[in-house]
Amino acid sequence: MTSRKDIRHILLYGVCLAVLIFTLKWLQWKVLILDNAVDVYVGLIAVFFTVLGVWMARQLVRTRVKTIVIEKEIIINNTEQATVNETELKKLNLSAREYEVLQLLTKGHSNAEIASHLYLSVSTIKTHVSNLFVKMDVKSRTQAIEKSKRLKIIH
Amino acid sequence: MTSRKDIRHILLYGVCLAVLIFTLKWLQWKVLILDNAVDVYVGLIAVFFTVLGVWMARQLVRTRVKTIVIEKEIIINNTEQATVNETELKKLNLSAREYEVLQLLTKGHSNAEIASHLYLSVSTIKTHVSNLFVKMDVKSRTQAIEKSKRLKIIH
DNA sequence: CCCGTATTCATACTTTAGTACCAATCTGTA
DNA sequence: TACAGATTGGTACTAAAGTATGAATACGGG
Repeated sequence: MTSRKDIRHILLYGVCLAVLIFTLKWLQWKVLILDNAVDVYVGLIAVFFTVLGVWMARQLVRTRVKTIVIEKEIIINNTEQATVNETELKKLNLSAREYEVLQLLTKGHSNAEIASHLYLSVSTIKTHVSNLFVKMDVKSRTQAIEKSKRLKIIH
Repeated sequence: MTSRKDIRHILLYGVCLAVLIFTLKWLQWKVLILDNAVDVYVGLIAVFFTVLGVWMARQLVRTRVKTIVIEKEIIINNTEQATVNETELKKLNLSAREYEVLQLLTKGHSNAEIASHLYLSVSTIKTHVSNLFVKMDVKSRTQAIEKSKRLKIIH
């Protein structure tokens, strides 16, 4: 990938090179290059171009940052049952009162407690509970609780 | 941070430089450097040291590794109770048999069913259940089920 | 207005759950 | 070995749950 920045750097390098060449030419005519000064001359050029190369490379490399993305999985345990399984609930075809009774039943309340909570007689609760058992296809309140939790039809 | 690798590179660079200097010296004495050949000579040195500098820089700097950790939230709807709340369970101080009975009780089984399942008499189950109620501070099996589910001490 | 369903309540009964008290056996620990 | 706790089982009793049946009332749709 040759970005606009790279091209700019290459152009800059070209300009620097040109300037140096002209400087050398000028030095060649103006100052006499002595025979024993060639070493120093060559050394200066070597150092200069080495530094230039290093600087160039650093500039170019700076844009080449290797980014490693590590996806850290955070497991969120959604334990609480927020939603009621409406589908299963409708299948049972429970009446409003029966569902009310079921909700209190699953909370561990006795028939007497449910009766006083709903301002009804124990007889009425027993009737509702019996009808519940038939509709839910269970034989005891404990089974009703187990099935309710399993089908997720209560909170 | 100057690693052993960096030192090796610097030494290599020194050696290259020394070799080049000697080569130049050799050329200086062996082949006559013509006046108009100085440009070519300087150019070669410039190119060589630029490449050397780039190479050096690349070796020293290498690629910068930027590590970005992205936390990805994964919601796992863990409906089923995978782990038992051991802390709450130990608080209740239930015996092994009592816990066995509790597990079957919460599944909606009757005393008779639990008895036949564990090859025990109904009397024994009644005793265990009564002791369970005292330890769990409840008054009925439905309350025991509710509390067990709430404290997450059963599967 | 009639019909089906929901809701309420009652009585009588059976079954199950739960309590109280006792006792034998087993088991790990001081 | 003695002892506390666990496990098993029994009897007798009370309380609650569950079944069966009947009946009155309310309420919405055809």
